[in-house]
Amino acid sequence: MHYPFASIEEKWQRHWADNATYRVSDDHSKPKYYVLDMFPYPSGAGLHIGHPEGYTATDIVSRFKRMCGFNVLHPMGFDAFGLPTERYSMTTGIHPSIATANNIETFKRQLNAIGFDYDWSREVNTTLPEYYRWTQWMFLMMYNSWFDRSVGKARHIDELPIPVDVTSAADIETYRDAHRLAYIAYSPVNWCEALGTVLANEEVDEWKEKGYTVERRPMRQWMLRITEYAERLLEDLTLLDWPSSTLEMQRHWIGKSQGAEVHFPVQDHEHTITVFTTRPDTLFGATYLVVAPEHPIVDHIVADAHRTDVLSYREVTALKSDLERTELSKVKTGVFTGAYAINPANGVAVPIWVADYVLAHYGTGAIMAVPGHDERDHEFATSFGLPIVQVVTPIDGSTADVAVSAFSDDGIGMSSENSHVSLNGLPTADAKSTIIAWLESSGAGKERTQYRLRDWLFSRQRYWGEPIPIMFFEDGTKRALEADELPLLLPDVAEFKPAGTGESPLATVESWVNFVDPKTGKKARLETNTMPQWAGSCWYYLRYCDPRNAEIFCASDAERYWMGKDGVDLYVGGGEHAVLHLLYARFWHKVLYDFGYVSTPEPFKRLFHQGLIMGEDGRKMSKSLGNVVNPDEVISAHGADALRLYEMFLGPLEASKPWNTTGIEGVTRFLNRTWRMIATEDGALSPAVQDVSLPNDSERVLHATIKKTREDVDALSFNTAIAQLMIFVNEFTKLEVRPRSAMMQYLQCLAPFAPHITEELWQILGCHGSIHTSSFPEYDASKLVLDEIEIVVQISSKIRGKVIAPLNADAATIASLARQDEAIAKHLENKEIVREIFVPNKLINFIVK
RNA sequence: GCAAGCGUGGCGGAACUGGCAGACGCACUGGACUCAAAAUCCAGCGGGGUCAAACCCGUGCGGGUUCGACUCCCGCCGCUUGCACCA
Repeated sequence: MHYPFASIEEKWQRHWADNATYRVSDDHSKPKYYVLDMFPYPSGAGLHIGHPEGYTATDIVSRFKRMCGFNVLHPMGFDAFGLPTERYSMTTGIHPSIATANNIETFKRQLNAIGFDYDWSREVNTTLPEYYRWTQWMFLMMYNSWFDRSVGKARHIDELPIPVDVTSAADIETYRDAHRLAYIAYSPVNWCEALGTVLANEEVDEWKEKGYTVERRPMRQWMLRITEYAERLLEDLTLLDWPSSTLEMQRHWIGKSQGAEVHFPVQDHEHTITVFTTRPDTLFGATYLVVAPEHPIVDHIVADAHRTDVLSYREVTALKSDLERTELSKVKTGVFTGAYAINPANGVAVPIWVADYVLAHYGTGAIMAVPGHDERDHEFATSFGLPIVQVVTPIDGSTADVAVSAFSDDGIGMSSENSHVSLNGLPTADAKSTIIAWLESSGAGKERTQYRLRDWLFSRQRYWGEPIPIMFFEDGTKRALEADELPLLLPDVAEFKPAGTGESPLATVESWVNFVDPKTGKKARLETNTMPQWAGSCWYYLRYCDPRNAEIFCASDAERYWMGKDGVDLYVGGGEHAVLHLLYARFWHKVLYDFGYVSTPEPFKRLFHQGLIMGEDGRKMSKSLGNVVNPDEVISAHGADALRLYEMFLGPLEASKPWNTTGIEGVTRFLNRTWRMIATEDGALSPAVQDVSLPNDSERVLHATIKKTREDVDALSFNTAIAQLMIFVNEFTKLEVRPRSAMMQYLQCLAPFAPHITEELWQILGCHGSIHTSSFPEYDASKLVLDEIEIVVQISSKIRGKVIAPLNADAATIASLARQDEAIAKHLENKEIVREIFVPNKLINFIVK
């Protein structure tokens, strides 16, 4: 017999909505707790079973913290700009705003059916003008600023010192453009003909997997200068309570490396090739240079006899994708330019090669090749018969044969000497600092820190995104919109196909690209690119703090209160966002921080990634595999409380775990037992529940349950908390008379997990008000202590028995009790005890001979 | 290839700073209730061994530290994720 979950859940969901039970208070006198979910992209497919996992986790924390007296902010919204909706509109002709509204409605219905405690009055939707107005405002903030390296922070563009030799208005503007945090660049991008758009590097694989062709093509793009923040993004990771793997991934993505740049004069030319190396100590072993095929110097230095070879090599590599250049080319390729450069350390002329194993976009796009001490250079030198020289020897005195393989470990310098400097005999670290000092004094180079991180490609050739609020005039000048001109609304169009020229559908809208700017009276064209989907999610957590403010994106008092000293207290979302979203949001936050709009250097103090829920077959859920579980069906069969409880009971939140249809029976049974423990079948109070005091053993179970629930919810160990709640029910259903107060406290422990059934039983118990606004029970540590305790007795570390002893009994007492035990005495017969190990309240171990 | 994480019954998973391995649940087996079934309740449930016990083995594999190792260290094997010529 099932408790009537369907009617109970509907009843309370309506009640909570009607009574605004979860309305967030603006009472700033209470301590705040901000718990955030990564908001969903409202796809047409609706909610899948993975969504409720992270959402249930934060819902539990949110309800728990509220019961603990915190003013809790647990908001929800929609990240609704994006390509899938635009593509849907292309085929159906339905406007993306309509499709988005429909999808959001479905999502909200499904979310509400699970009983989440969102305050919908704070909902955000990134596609509404009231919202994207501020996304545009933040873009302009970056456009109107530059990064002052001397103070390590952003400042207004008007404060950028203009060099004295820059005088004309046009030159000043050009100079400013070269420093803005948002700037235009012509850079090779991933162009997808079929999609009619460029893709971010991180998007390429996804679309290639779907069968699309992606090629590289230079195009005019907006970029954000995130690289200026590389050091701060790296350093501030230490402030965060994040999964170590995510911290590691971010560190790796930023990719800081320290070394030096070295200038190699090109023989018989005016040019100099600057290389970046992390091993300047191996400079004497540099036997050739390699420049990337795209490097502009190639045109200047290539010898006539080699020009054809070099140009055709460059053509071939241009057709290769990044993937092909790396993964497929196991064997390194390259061609000689015919030119030579002078190694500044020893004056030796070394050949300059072009090879695509050197990347144009990293470092200086050129390297000094040290085949003796770098595996890649060694491989290349071997295939092309270039000289290999040893300049480092192993620290342990052994010998390394660099003709056979590169010795890339640190070691001791050798054969590295000129008339000014010697690295011979120096350990690698000392050799590095010695050669850098020489490079700097001789002008041949200097110390340099290099980051792998690249500037953020911030434009997309799409309709369904935030318009970039910049206009261009016929005379070649441009102007950014003023704050009071925002939002720059997306024009209402009926056609969503790309212009086909590489521009977005906006390029075909007459009023967008051909109008007179009322402010200047000049003929103007608006930027046709829109922002990438990452934009709206860079700051939505701030909007939740003050979602309806029309004056500013978030008032500073609301920001100071909700973002407090740690920012978002708990942020839960998928590990797939470990790098990009989290890095981009941190970057925007830091810019806002530099201008004093936010009070913390980091937005998300504690981060947690929920694991994937797999299909019953252990594989990833997907429509094509037919192993998708639909949350609506689970709710109608077992109820929302069972769905919530089961997703949490499945295993640790961070783990990937398979769904199991029979497994949910277990939590359903548990909820039914909970019901029968307190109520009769027809919903009246069970006669077994009475106002009596608790027997000692039961009292201990109650307090243990409160303690475990409190601790496990804080640690997000929901599966073990639920196990303890099950133990409670197993214990208390045995009692013929069940104390009412214990029932109440139990329900309060269960309430964050199963909000509907607990609310109903709370009412049946005759309690007033919502259980969810009651105070979470406290436990009494003294009730948890046993008078007597079981002590394990070991003989030579093997368990041979157990004795019951008073709490905190000493070794002598335990030993004598143990000797009285027949089985133990037998093991001790004719044995000499050579040692006795005693752990209070745990065990005693007799080591015998 | 590099980096990180993980390997525990038939299954999902517990196990605090090293101290009774397998909590809790699923599945399964037996019993009670029932004309019968479902639901519910009770009992059992790592392997070997025994009438029963004693006892022996057991946390991917091999070693080590320790009175004592799922837990710490070293080396393998396997799985997952991320990065992938970043000089």
